[in-house]
Amino acid sequence: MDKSYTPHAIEQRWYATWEAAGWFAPQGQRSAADGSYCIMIPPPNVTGSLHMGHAFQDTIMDALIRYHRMKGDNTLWQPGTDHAGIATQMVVERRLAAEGRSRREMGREQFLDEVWRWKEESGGTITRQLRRMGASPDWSRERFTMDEGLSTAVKEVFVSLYEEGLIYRGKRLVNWDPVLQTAVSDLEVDSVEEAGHLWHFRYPLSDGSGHLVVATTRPETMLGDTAVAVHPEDERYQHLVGRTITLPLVGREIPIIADDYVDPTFGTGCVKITPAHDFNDYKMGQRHQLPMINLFTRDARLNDQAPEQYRGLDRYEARDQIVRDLTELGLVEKIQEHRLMVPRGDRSHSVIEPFLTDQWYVKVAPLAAEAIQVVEDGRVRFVPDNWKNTYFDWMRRIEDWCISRQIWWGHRIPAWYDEAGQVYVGRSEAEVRERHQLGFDIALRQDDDVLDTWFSSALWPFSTLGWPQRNEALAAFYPTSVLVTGFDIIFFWVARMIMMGLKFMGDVPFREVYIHGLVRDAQGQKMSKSKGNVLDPIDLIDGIDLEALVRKRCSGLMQPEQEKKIERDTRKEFPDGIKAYGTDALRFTFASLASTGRDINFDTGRIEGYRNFCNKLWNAARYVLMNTEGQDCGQGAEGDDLCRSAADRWILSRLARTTATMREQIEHYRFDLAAQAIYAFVWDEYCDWYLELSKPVLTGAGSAAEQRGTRHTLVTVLEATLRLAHPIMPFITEEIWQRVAPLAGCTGPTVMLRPYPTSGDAQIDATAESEMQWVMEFIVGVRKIRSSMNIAPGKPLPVLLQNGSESDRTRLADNHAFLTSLAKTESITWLEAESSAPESAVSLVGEMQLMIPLAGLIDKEAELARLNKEMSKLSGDLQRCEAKLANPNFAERAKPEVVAAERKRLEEIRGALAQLTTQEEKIRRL
RNA sequence: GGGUGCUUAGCUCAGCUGGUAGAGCGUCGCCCUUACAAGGCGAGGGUCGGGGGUUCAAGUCCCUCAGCACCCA
Repeated sequence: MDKSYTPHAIEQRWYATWEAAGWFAPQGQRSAADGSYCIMIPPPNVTGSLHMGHAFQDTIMDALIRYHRMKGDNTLWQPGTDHAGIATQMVVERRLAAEGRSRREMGREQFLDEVWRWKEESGGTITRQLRRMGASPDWSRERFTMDEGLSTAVKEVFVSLYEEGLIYRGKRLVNWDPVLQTAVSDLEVDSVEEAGHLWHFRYPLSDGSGHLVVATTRPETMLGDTAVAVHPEDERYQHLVGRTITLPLVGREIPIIADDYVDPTFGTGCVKITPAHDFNDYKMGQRHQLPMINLFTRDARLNDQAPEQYRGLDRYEARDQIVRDLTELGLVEKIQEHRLMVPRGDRSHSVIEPFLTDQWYVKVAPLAAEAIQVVEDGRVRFVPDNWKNTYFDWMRRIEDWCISRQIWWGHRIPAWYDEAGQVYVGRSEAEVRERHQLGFDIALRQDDDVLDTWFSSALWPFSTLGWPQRNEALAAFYPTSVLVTGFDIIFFWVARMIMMGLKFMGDVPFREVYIHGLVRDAQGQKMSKSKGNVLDPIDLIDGIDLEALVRKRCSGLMQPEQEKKIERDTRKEFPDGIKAYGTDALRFTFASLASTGRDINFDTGRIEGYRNFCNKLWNAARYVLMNTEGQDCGQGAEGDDLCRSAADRWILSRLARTTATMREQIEHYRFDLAAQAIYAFVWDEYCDWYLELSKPVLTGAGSAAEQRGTRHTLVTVLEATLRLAHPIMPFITEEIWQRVAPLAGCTGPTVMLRPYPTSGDAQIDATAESEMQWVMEFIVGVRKIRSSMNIAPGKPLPVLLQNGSESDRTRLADNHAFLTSLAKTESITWLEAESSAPESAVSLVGEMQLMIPLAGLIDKEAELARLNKEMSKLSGDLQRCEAKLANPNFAERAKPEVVAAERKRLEEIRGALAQLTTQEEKIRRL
């Protein structure tokens, strides 16, 4: 093995091997009933690329999948991508625009050909990147939401919901994106506070007796006003209710109505009502049967409903013009600066207009009821549990789902119209004609709209498995085990999958929903292109030099003026670019950050630390191999031929505990705790202690049987550790495992199909653990003296012992070689209880005194300082301990074992303090 | 306005059913000891946001206030 860990050399090679061998496919060792495990990947945009959120999420899913696969479950990770209707269409349109072409002039079919071409061209990017992450989904089952099979499922669901009356067509107010010229859902609209104005207009009463003043943030909508509303109890206006005003510029006579929706304290307390252009006004319009006048065209220009002089103007031109005209008429009372929430499309960033159009809807209430219930009764469990409240909150207020989009890329709505506008829904035109006995003399035109991408995503858990066909995969893997996703799409996706799964499969789509946090930068800022703080997971794996990183972050910005700042920040944060950390380090970092919080701050300091951890593991393996390859590792040896030291038994015991912890933490989705456990075991226990303890045994002092025992333990523990760590760090563990497994007597072509370790209680050895604790205290005691006295690490020291028990003597005898080697002692000698010791630095191992004679080379003050520090810590403990025991309530009410432990502790502190005090006096007298 | 979460070492965060405050990174010493300087050994660093309560005992449970974040209206 190379001296240094180089991830490049191993990762892609192993991935290719695994994939070619077909090891990602379900192995089918168990029947579906008791042991299948399935995760559906949240399908990323087919033409997108991998961002930190994906990388994090995929790490978690892959860790779960690898863990369950090793446990022997029949494990499927279902991969695939979605067609991301609006996003993909925008990208392709932009590309066409660069060539001076447009979708409208090329026509629907040709445009769709372009999109498919773009999909073929860029569609492999994200799946290639997933492979770089070490992800192990069953690629042979890869699906795309626009595949034939999934499209069949979409049609089937649409038709069946329509036939049940759960899909209907209606004219409603929707969020309209005038740039994309499509409806978008509430969830795709971000409201941001922006500076604007509040215009106060005078509306004259029709009878000429005066006017009232209305306030609005959108003057252009006044042309569509069909009422003015006041609060029914607002004394200022009560006398006006029932009368009318004459709408300026338009001349329409409209009523003054009373409605308690009006906030009498906002503006003037009079509100103009424009039912066709405002969601609240729309509802009020319905309550009062007001006419709805739509003023806009699809691109938010004024239409023929507006007075002639405004027709064809853009909404903001019209706004200016209307304000000018009203000013001229003397009808503008005042204009105030005003901050308001402006709705913007999350894709186009254009201001969204409430717009009256014909759309298709899913009637959600009947589906929501059971979807709420399955979470209430635990058939679907959120982890962490609190997220169910977010889910309930939304589900209980849910409104009908607008599923049509006025774009071309997506599943075209399976509805046809005859010339009279009569609608027929069916799986195909042929089916429609047959069902409704429509001859070919009757022209049918298919609906132009496509379905919301989330409509097909909602079917993902069963459409990918073959539904509407009933097949083995569906039987084996539905319901899936867990959905791993971010909280930002609980509404978009999680809820809708639950509803559709229940409706069409008669069962929940997944038993658990693990909600993870969102990856942010080191300062907790959301990563975004416009902030220029995006990290590319692949750059963390392969590394990137500063200039390339700056170029990447500064290219394609929406607001080029930010370039300077982004460049400055990037050069400051990454003066040397980003080093190549490798996939395993990246994965380990993600695992260690996966705690229960909702924000995950990604700090490159962390990944560096975990790359070092990989290196540590690598070098530990080198050491083990150097000492075991070609040597007798005790495979098959029994009885007296294989002798295990306390250290051997100790590390096996620690391994057993670590195994239990890993299993428990992974089962509970606490990857941070699992990562911490394996890190601490490998570094603090296996490397820092056990490998060091193996040295004296292997380099001379040990008998053949002892060496065999140690070699056996070295390879056994390492081999099991590799399996423990494999779900989190697949590559390095595989690479090392291939060399180590034969030495440990393990067979098989890959670690990824070996069983996940189990923690048999037999391995836990409390005796060995306490013995080793004694050994460690001894060694640390010597080291502390050495360090505080400034004695060179390599200088062998004589150690004197006093006040030891029988057990101390046995332990010393049994572990002499360990102590000599790790504490670098020259000699270890017992002093009789009565004999006076020479002036020494002292450390305590339980009751036993460990002394290192000063013999002139020692700094009296330093030793006094060290002792005083120790003593003051102990006396603090003593005080607290005494106070606790002196409290009669404590003795009476605390659990007996707590009281007993406290008493014991008091004794120990007193004993130690007494010894140190004597020692301190002795030194002082020098 | 409603809801959720957060506030613990310089930084990023653990701390399960209440019982002696932890990790990583960073900092400070000493050391190139043949697995590893991407390292070893040792050290320093916190009145757990403020206040109140329950309890023998509170970082942990309850109330309250403050600050921050996000979601919904």
